[in-house]
Order: sequence, then structure tokens, then C-alpha cells
Amino acid sequence: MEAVPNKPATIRDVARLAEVGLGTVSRVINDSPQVSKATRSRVHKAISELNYVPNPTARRLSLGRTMTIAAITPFFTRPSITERLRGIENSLAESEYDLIIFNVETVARRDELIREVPRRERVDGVLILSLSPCDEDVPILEKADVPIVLVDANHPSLTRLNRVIVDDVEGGRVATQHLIELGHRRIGYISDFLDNAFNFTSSRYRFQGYRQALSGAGIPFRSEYHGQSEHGRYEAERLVKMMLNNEDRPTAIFAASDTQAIGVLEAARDLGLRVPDDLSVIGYDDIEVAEYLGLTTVRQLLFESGQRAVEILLESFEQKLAEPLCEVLPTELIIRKTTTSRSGYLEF
Amino acid sequence: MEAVPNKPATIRDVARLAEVGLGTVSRVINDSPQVSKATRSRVHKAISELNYVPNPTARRLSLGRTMTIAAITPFFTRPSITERLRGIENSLAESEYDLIIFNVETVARRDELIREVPRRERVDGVLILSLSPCDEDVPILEKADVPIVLVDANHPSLTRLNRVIVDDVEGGRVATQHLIELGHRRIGYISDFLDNAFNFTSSRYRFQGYRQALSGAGIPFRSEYHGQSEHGRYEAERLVKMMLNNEDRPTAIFAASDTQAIGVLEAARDLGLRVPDDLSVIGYDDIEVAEYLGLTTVRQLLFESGQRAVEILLESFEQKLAEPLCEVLPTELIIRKTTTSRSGYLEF
DNA sequence: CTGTTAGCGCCTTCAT
DNA sequence: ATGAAGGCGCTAACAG
Repeated sequence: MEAVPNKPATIRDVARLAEVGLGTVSRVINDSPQVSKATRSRVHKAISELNYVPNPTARRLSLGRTMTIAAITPFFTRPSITERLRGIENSLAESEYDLIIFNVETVARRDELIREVPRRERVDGVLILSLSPCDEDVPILEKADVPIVLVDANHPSLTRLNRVIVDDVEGGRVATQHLIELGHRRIGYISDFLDNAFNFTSSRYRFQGYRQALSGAGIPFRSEYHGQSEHGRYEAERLVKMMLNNEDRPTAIFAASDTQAIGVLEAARDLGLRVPDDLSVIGYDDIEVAEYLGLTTVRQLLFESGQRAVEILLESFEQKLAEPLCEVLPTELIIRKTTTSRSGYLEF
Repeated sequence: MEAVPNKPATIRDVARLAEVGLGTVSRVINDSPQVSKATRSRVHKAISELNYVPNPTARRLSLGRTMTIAAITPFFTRPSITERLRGIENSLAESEYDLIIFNVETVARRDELIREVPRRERVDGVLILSLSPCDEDVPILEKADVPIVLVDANHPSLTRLNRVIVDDVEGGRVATQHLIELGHRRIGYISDFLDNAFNFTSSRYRFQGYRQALSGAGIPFRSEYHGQSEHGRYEAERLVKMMLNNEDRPTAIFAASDTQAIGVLEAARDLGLRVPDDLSVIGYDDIEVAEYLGLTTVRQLLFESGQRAVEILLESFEQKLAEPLCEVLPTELIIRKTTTSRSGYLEF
């Protein structure tokens, strides 16, 4: 074995060493069937002798494909997001595609990425997580020349884009219904801003479900029972403390995410309210810590949503999709200790 | 505006429209100073008219650089990892480099990635997170023809690789010392397997610190006070329950991560032990939920470690580094309610 | 079956 | 200051 050569070997070096033409080497690499066994093994020998690895960039240029998939995602430290990303990575690991992650932390970057990433020259496909298109984004995305799959994101006027979503209206309804069935009539809802610059829509849809459940039970909606602010545990805590300060305070809180539900639990603790006896709490997502806290919540298939999105993307590369898919993943109500009292939350 | 052309515009189209040569357009794109103001604006006009964007793949092939950085990381759902990744993404967002994330979930993949990713043809630089090289990996990595920065990873015989690490021995020592100063003599240590196929080393080093602190205080090490298993909350819970079953049970536990510390808290709850009165608990990392739980812990600069690693990598592209850096980030003891009793943990 | 050739789109000399 | 030409490494179409 000689010293490592300065330049990596190219297909030409292999051809020379194996005494064949460039084309043959290329065929071997892409295991085309039309190569004799003899030459094939000669080529393989040369390849391993030279420690040859095809240059992906050159390959991409020639193929006209980037062999790359982009994921555009907000705040990838949020548990619900990383779980989705894990599903994506998992499905992609076995493919020959690279995954590029674009993390959105400002609105400006959101817009920039939505405009500039979905281009044929950049990537072969795009996954957009939890960022619903605004009205202006819709035509841009629908005109994009690469396949796109929205995950946990939607827009009513979309017709040409694949989506993997969860029925947040239904999830919100189920959560609220659960509280109603436990006998609650004064039910608060804590969420992010329903209207926000990123256009996160899940809180909005869950709110709809919340109201549907209320009205289905003949309970009038009271705006003072809805608190909205930035996402986060502390923000939720602040909101709910204000809400619980009223005479006619809610006896149950539905939080739009588990993270916010934790804030609610914290508020309850500070105010000396027992959970669930004095206050029932339900979250959304079923992130890992929810189980530990005994938090009742609405589980969504986060990991699976990522996997499914990749599958759809790969299928769309092969034109297998007659028309855009809109797949709705199920939710599941997970009842734990913050809404029912046996071995109550407070023992902790 | 015409219909979107089937093929994106190329540099040639721009040249034709602007009535200049290819080279000139290229110069404008890369804003070379040697282009007259007049032609430059003509070219810019053509560019925006054609909606031209340079093809990155072609650019890369021509430049001989991939404009891509790889991050190889285990389990990117662990909070400590995502926080590091956020730092990486943050520093890279403003650069012209793309970030490819390789998530390691099996040992086989770990080895595969360490061998195949750090190649000039694939990426311009590599960040390896929390995966310390094994003896066999060292020569491979040191011979790699691209710059590499290890984050939270190390190996005694490394000399040519940049590293951003935390002094885990010291962190373990400080944590244990804190418990000793509170009067504890029977101190348990709960960790991942000190020897594991992934070669995670942090638990090992923290263990060293733990033992240093013990011996510094004249406390003999007792092997029954060390529990190791897979990483995870439940595993930790199981371990500590066994440990606490003894007559001579520990009065304090140092857990190698906050996640494991949570398992310890859970065990304490199940066993009816009050924290910190009956059992003090300290974790490591200061992940987000630690504050909520009032968990005493050792904070490390996770986000910053990612940022710093990128800075080092970018500097090494420009040959600015005389010799490999090994940067040690500080840790900080965060004292909360699981080791001191005012407004004890149990009120929760 | 296999060798040869013409691009893929861009950057970079080298002349002018 | 600018145009022309060669080359980055590979794939694919075309001859044989």
C-alpha cells in the first residue's frame, strides 16, 4: 500500500488500471447487467486497489439530480419535531439520499427557505414540517419544480401538494370531550397565538375542536377561558395563573401541547391546586416526559409521520402517485393521572 | 412573464441575453471586482429577468468543494444532542455551507459513517458528536482528507484532530463534591455502561471524577454503589431501586445525565423516599426539564459547543489553525431543590 | 458486451 | 475589462 495519493482516484484511473473504457467502469458502478463477469471482476479489483469511490458531485451533475432531500423545520429542539425528524432520518438512511436540515428560527428565514430551497438545482424533494403555507406561499409551493410533502402543515386551498397531517380539530375535540365526560363545564384552553407570523396552525385547529366539543355539550364558549401567548412552559404558566385567579375559574385545562401542559401543572402547584382534584389537565403530543409526569394527553404518531412523508416523497420521484396524497394520521387519547384521580398526580 | 420554462436558466442563457461571455457572468456571480459597472448591471438585469440561480452542483464540481458539512451524531432526539445541533445549525445558517445530519442508531452504522463520510468528495468538513473514536478509528480519522471536529468526544492518542470537549472528569468531581459537602458519605452513581459499543465516554469520565471526589474525602469506593445499564429513564429507575433496596443504601445519587436523574426521582417517589430529605439527587447536562423539576445538575454549554465546533471547522478551511485545537468548555454546578431542602422537591 | 464521445453547468486560466 | 476554451468526474447514447 502506497502513501495516500493527494487526489482521490477517478473513474479514469480505474479504467486505465483495469484496461477497460470509462463506460464499462461506469456500468460496473451502477451495476448494469450488461457487463461480462470477467471484466466486471477486473474492474472491481481495480476499484478496490485504488480505493476508488465515485465522486457524488460529478454523479449528480451528470444525472441532473441532487440525491438530496431537504427538511425545513422550525425549532428542531422541540420534542415533537425531533421525533418527526427521527422518522425522516430513519426512512432515508437506507436510501441513497442525503438529508439536509434547515432550521427555522425567524420568520424571515422561513420565507427565505420556502422560496429558495424547493428548486430542482438544489434538492430532489422537500419536506416541510409544521410550517403551514400562507396564502402567498401556496402558489410558490404549488409551482415548485420538485416534489414537496407537508408534514403537520396544511392550507385549505392546496390541491397539488402531498400532505401528512393529523386531524387537529378532531384531536382538540376528543381532548375536550374527555374533560366534559369527567363532568367539567368550565374548561380552559391554553395555546400559542392562534395567529402568528410562522403560521403554525395546530393550535388553531385544536381550538376549533375545543369549541365543537363545547357546543356539542351545550356549553357556551367563554373567551376569558382561552389564553394565548408565545409557545413555552413559562408562558403557559403565566396565562393559566391569570385564568385561575378568577372567581369562576376553570376546573379543567386543555393545553395545546404537552410542553404547555407542564406549565399548567407548574401553575397549579404554585397556586396550591391539587391535580386532578382541583384542576384537571390534558396536553397534546405525548412527548416522552408526558408519561413520567402522568400527563393525560392526545398522542400523535410523530415518528411515523416522518417515515410516511419520506415514503410519499420517494414514491413521487417515481411518478407513482396518480394525484397528490393527503394522509391523515390518527390520534389517540392517552388517559393518565392528570385527569382521573386514582393515585393522583399530587402523590408525586 | 412567460410560463415557467421546463429547464432552469443556465449561465449560458444569461450570457446570451446580456450579450456577454460566460466568463463575465461567472465573474458577476462571484462578484469579482474586475467587471465594469455597466456590464455588471446588464448581467444582473438578465439574471433577474431569467430568474437565474447558479446550479450548486455544477459549482461544486468545478470548485472541487462540496460546500457541505456533515454532522455525525447518535440519537438526535436526546436533548443534549439537539441542543448541540442547534448551535451547529445556528452558526452554519449564515455561511454558504449546507449541513447534512447523519443519525447513528446502530453500531454498524456508526462504523460505516465514520469510515465513509469523511472524504473530500463527499463533504468539506465533518463534525462528530458524542461519539469518541475507538482505537481503530483513530488512524482512519487522522488520515482523513477533510477537517474534522470532535464535539464531546475524545481519545487519548489523538493529536491531529480538533476537539470541543467538556471536562467530564471535573464535572463528575464537582457533582460528587457537592454531595459530599452536604454531608453525604454513601453516594451512588448511576450511569450508562461505562464500556459500550458506541464508545460513549462521558459516563466513564464522570465516573473518574466521582471516584476522585470520593477518595479526596477519604470515602472508599463501593462497587455496589455504582449501577450501570443502557441509557434511559426507566433503566436508571430500575438500577436505583435495586441499589436502594440494601440496608446500607446510599443517601445521595449522582446520575450521569438528567434523563437518568429523572429515573432516580421516579424511583424515590415509588419507594416513598422524600427528595432531598431521604435521598439527594444530582444530574448532568441541565436540559430544559431540569429546571422545571428543580433538579440540581451540572450544566454544560451545549449550544455553544456546536457553535464553537463550526467556527473551528470554518477556520480550519482557511488554514488559519497552526495546529489542532482542543477546547475545553466549562461546566457549572446548578443547585436546585433535589439536593437542598428549602422548599423541598416533594412539595411538588 | 464494450470503447468512445458528448454533454451536465460552472469556474478559471489564457489571451485579447 | 472581457471572450474563448479547457476541465471538474461522471452518465448515457451511440457505434461497433
